[in-house]
Amino acid sequence: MNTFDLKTASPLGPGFFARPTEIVARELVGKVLVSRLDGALSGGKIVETEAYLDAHDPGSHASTKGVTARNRVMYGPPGCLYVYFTYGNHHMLNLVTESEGTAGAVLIRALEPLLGVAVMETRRRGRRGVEIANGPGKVAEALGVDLRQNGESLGSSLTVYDAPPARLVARSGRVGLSSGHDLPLRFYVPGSDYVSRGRTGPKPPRRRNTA
DNA sequence: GTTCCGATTTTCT
DNA sequence: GAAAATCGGAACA
Repeated sequence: MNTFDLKTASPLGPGFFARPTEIVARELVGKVLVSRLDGALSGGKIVETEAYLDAHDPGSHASTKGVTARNRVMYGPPGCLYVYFTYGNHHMLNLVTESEGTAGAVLIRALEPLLGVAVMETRRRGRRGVEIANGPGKVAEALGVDLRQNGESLGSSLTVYDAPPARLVARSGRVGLSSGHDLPLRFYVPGSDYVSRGRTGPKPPRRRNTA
């Protein structure tokens, strides 16, 4: 099943990403994301994504009126990396969609490790198997991605290679948002052991005590 | 097995 | 000053 061969695979270009975010998010499931950071090859098959849209999407960083220093990259050219830091601990890796001037990005939420597994285990401080990349913060850490990659184009540090589309792609509400979580913009391979959550059922969103 | 809570920094108000 | 597209460890059942 895992017969991905880097030598015969072709990279996805800007044309793939210059389309509606929702379409790109769905079609990215099954593609192979490869990192060449730290002089090592690592990566895996994308098994879970989420779409983040423009100002109309309350869960998107572009929902705030206008361009800010943080969401600027979401408005930029398609096929670029949008990386940001949150919760004091975690990097999030997104791929920019839509034509330049329109906000949009796809969050990479989970990978099935295929290449450079040992490298990723080291970056993940010894975690192995499904624990390498079954969550967005884990994906970025496993691939060695940090804020330095924000705004870069695909094709140097990170590349997405074409691969046969997943036979089945399920969709559900997005995870971890304080607003906009009802929109069915999360895409994943149903039944895969490598997707985040779903193993123990959905946890109800908890709100931080502000009182 | 499940549920709760703290970490820690970037960005925006 | 507060919240954030989360994770992992501790506590409890």
